[in-house]
Amino acid sequence: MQPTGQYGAMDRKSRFRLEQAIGFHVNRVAFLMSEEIARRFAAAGHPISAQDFGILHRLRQQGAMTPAKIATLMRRDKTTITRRLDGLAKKGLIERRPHPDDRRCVLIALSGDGQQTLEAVTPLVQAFQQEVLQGVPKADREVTLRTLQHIASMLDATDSAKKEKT
Amino acid sequence: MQPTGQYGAMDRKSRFRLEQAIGFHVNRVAFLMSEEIARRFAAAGHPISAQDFGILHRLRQQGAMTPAKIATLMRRDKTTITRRLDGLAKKGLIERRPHPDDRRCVLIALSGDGQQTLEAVTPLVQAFQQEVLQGVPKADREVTLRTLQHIASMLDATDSAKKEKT
DNA sequence: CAATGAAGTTGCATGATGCAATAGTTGCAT
DNA sequence: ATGCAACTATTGCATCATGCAACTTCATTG
Repeated sequence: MQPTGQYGAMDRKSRFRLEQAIGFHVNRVAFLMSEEIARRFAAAGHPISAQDFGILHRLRQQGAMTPAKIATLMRRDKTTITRRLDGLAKKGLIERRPHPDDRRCVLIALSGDGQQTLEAVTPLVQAFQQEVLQGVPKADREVTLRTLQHIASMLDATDSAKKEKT
Repeated sequence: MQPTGQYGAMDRKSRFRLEQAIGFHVNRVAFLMSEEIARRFAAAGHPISAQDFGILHRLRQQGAMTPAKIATLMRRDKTTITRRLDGLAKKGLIERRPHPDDRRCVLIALSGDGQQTLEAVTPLVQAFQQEVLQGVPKADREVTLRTLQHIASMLDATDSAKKEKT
């Protein structure tokens, strides 16, 4: 038995509270964080987005990879990635290299400038993360991280189920 | 003493881990949730975005308000809100009414259709929230919510400080 | 060798976003 | 009362992210 029945007509208006919906806060925080970190990047002379940072970071962490791989990791259409990479290439932060084994593919690699940018910018990200979590106990951070990962995995499952047209 | 010193040159590459950055997960979850809820709205015959739902919900909760108020609540430029409201008005979900006291202002109010849409769509949001949090203990949900609120408040402070040009 | 399919790119359309400028309105100070 | 500053909403304009469809080039399979 769900608790719905115990509410009268007067309560219909207030049953749902946006302020208690996790989706609401996640959205707001994501937007604010993306904007703020982009501002800080720009202020430091590196006008890239949070998403760009994600790409560059992965390239350093995992080495050169194809656009298709990046698209999968970021859950974006490959054309979106193509254009994002265009932007990064225009700024000289990445290079497109021919794939040694498959001439259809392109390997995206960090350029020297890309590496320098990444090294300049990573401390900003670290500082920002610490800043916004100022005063939050370590245990709470871990719970939050775990919860977010849980939600992401639920949604990834939904997402891939949707795209499986076998 | 910060732990930085104990890392050698070999570790420079791996000091920062995206997978442990809360911003990374918040971003992904926000994106996935917005997309999925919009899909569900559309599937139910109500092609509105998560942000649109936010506006409609607030209008019901707090009654009619001006675009400027909405812009403040949603931390968006007023022009962005104007156009969003254009879209909602075109769908017949809201109404623009003259402000009784100030002829400069407009009061945005839910229309009958808007109320019906909201009532049809709110259960979808509730179900979705419960779905993604399936298996997460109540205590963890509360910690997560609190942490997100904390981050938002930190960022709001930063944000308003930035915009104060007194 | 032909067909199928994959990887990347480009064309096109859509939608969100914000700054600058504008028109109308209010309130205040002179 | 008059004029100026501030405020409200809107439109014009430019930018960027996003994805689908179509196309090219290439690999793989039969």
